[in-house]
Amino acid sequence: MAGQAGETAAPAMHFIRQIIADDLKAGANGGRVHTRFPPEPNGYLHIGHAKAICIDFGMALENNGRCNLRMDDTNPSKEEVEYVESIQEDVKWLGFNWFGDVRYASDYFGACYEYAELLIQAGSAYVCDLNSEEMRAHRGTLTEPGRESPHRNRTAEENLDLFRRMRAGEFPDGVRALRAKIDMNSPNIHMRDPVIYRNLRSSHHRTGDAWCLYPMYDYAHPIEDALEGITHSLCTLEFEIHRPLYDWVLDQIPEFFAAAQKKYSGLPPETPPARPQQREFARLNLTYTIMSKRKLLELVKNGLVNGWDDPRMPTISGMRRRGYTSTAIRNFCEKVGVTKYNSLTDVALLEHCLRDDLNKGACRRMAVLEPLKLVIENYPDGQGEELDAVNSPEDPSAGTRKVPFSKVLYIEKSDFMEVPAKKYFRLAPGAEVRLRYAYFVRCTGVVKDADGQVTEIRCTYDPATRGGDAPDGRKVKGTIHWVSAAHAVDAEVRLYDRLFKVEQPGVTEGVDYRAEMNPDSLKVVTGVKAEPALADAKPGDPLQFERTGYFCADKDSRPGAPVFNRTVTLKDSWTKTAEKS
RNA sequence: UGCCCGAUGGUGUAACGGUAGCACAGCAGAUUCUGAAUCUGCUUGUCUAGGUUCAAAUCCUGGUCGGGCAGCCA
Repeated sequence: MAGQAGETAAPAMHFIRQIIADDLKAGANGGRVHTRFPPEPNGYLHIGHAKAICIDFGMALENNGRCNLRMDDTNPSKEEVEYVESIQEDVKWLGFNWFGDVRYASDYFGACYEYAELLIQAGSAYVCDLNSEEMRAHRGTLTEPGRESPHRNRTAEENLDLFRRMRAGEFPDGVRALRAKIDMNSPNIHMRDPVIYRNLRSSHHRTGDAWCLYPMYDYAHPIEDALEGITHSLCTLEFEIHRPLYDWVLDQIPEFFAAAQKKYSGLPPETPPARPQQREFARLNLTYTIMSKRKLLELVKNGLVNGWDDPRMPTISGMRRRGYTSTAIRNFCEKVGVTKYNSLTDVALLEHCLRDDLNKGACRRMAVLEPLKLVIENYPDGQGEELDAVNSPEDPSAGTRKVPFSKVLYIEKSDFMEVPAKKYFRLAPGAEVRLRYAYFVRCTGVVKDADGQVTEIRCTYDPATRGGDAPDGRKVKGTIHWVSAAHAVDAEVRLYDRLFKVEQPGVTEGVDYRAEMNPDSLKVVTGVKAEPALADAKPGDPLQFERTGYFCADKDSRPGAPVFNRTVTLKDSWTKTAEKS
């Protein structure tokens, strides 16, 4: 079954759901819903794939159906095992389970070949000796029809002989190809006798050197779907124009597939043969994000980011390392919807889904990113105490923890202003604030260095306000976070911002997308003072540093030297009001 | 210049011939031991011209605009 974990947003009706509902109602495919997610293992999965995964697996799950995970590995020159492994990990992490074993297009090379011979025998395919340049010349243009190949009318015997010799490796790459015999006058260029097999000397990650010819996507994909008993073959819009070819392949010798499905699908033998239908939806586009696998690969290869799982990357692995939850991603995918409209989704929606989930699940902690010393003059020297702090106001079951408190603390530099701005609620000379979970303190003065920079804040505390409430009912406007200097853990924090500084990187003509990268997408902050509970944070566990943002420990953490990634900031209305006045 | 697909607030979507709704973003306020969260209110929309109909975002026709298609890539 196409299982998943966690709770996702309430589903809305969309055209794919509608099509499936209609098919079910009409009793198509014996009431089965069987989808597939067919990535080419030539790169890491990204957030755009997450949308496709949620649709493919989601439709199966909702309809008590199945979804296969299939590596579409028909071009050995681009594909690698590293990618097939990461793909599986990412799909699992997103919370989905595929039906049976992972499938590979390469599992069906034999069947594809067999079908090709049948096509040849039926007079529906022929070996063409035109090279790619000549073939392009014969193809015509968008407005002019193509011309038939001089080899189009070879006999079935001659074609079969040539095709078998192609398989045997008698011809170099590029000199002959197997073509579907369709219609050179078709207004749809994909129907002008498309190449369906080509010689390709490249060692395949699974079949090694067993083959020197490989099927083309347009030919192999419908066969793969049919062999697996797929009922709904969902893909992105750019394949819409390929649909007639998809159908053509399946409709040539339908009998072939009835038997083949039994052999390859892993479904009960009594399962009636499916006739897969391709349906297309719009791919995901996100502001400030690049979704091209090719460009993502370039960023990695050129060292513009630190690998596929760099937390700034829109890859599933990068987002996971950054601290995204799979629930947030799934909710986002549900919220963007499924249509045929070529849209550009505001990355703010993704961040909203992220914050929404993190708010519920993240443990609150205190960490001071830019420490400023705060000395409580009337607090006894060398003494300390432990105060109770709740782990999550959104989830009482998360319990509480003890936070050590003492005379010398660190607070955030930005939480003190010697000359406070309008509506500034934090610390300033003479002002009183609450130290979260601790006491009210009132600023009595500052210590400055030779340059006039404030190096230390002096204050007094009110012992009666222990725990954060004043028995006399007096209120403070501001509550700030803090860490006890003597107990603080030194940490490194990596502040991430969007990788690109323009809304649509890579679309402005004449501008290289690399020139549109945000030079401040990563800021490393060292000397961060963290509360002791943060010393042994597990990589990936969602945290909120109160008033600062959501974070998670990075895999680069070492004992006693944690490293935190900022997943996303908290929403910040103060900066706006500060900028206004 | 051919074919295919699409068009609803700033963004993403819903409305299946019958009151244009939701979410994000934005703005204003309430509340708050996180300037977070939460709550309330507000601004903003059916590409266009015809037609069918008692009634059109929805059906039809023309136009406009946007996307896709000429790899032996997927």
